[in-house]
Amino acid sequence: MKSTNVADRVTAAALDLFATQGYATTSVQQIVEAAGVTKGAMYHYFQSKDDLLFAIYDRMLALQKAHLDQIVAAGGPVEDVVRAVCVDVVETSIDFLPEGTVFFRSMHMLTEPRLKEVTQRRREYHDAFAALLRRGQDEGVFRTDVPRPLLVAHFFSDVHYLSHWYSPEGPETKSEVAEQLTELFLRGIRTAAD
Amino acid sequence: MKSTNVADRVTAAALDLFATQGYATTSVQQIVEAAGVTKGAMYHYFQSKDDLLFAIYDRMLALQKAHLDQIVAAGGPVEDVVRAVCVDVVETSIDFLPEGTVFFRSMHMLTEPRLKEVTQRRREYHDAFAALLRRGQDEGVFRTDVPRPLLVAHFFSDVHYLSHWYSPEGPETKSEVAEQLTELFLRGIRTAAD
DNA sequence: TCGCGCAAACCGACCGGACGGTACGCCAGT
DNA sequence: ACTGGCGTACCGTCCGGTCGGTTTGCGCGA
Repeated sequence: MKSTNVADRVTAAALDLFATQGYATTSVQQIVEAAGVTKGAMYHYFQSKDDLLFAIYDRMLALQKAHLDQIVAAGGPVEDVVRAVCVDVVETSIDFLPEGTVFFRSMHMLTEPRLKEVTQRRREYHDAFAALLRRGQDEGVFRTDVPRPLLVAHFFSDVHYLSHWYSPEGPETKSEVAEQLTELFLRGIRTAAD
Repeated sequence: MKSTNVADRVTAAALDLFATQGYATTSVQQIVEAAGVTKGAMYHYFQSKDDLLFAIYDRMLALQKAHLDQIVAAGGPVEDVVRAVCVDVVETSIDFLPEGTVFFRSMHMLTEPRLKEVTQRRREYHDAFAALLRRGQDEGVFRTDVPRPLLVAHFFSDVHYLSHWYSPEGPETKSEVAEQLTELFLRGIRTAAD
């Protein structure tokens, strides 16, 4: 499939440039040059520059949501499920580190309808996570003296922040970081009696 | 002092617009109109658009560093000092929520020399925090089985993330959030024997 | 097998306009 | 008379997006 290749190369080039230079400071001309295609070709596959940004988010959100659904469907003791979810989201966020950088920096640049969709899909993920915590609280495994939204924010903050400090060349491997962050989080939210 | 007033109004307008629209999508024209001054007046006090961004960062970084130094100088048991630092940085970050939004979104838009300075000053803060954790580890209060940089990142991630979810109109007050986040963090990093 | 026709893929010169920044001059205060 | 504070008009540049046209690939009738 050669035709799809063009769209893929454009997406890859856009991701790379957005991550290193920022969305607003990257011109469409730069993107198409980096991808080795012409502007006409690009505008044949994408509606706008904004569309490129959305394509990046779409891919990442779809993947993470699929993982989440799968893990939750597998079932098991709450804490094990939460642990698996945490480890997974940290690991995939590391796999998609450039996407994460672009995401948090440039999400606000999306035009209204697309911003709405991205926001809603993130919310779904957060809500699913909150529901897990709720289950854990009902079962007495997780503490209830801290508002649940704060617990959710406390976890996602780590995921969010990864693109600001983690480097694959650094001393820690992906799974080490995933397990250590998960452990710190779980230790914080478990009920005192342990 | 009327002359300073112009610079202040420009800074305030810039902060507001950068926080709601983003740095790149805000034009100098918009800023001066919102501030009720002209471009000539603005360029009399600031060297460039980039300079406005830096002024915002400068103010926040200076304030937080001053707080940190004061708290550390006051001394006391390690855990109390760390707790005080955590609570303070969360609280001041809430006080400076728009600044935080702009900071993390648009830091990469700064031109080279200024980016360097901002980065270095943030590093100083992180290093001072890491030194505190080190002291706690030496005294056996904090766990040593997780790399210290990860502990530091784990904490600053919460601070970072505040601008993404916290709202003064929300159910939690500033100091509640500060104490709860601090508590979650401390619980995670203390040595198991408690 | 060949060529015809046609749609999809692709090209790249071009457009309108907005943007950051500057040149230059006025004017109030000293 | 001279300086700092400020207003205004304008400049060069670059950007996202378009559009008329060309090429490519392919189903299909003879």
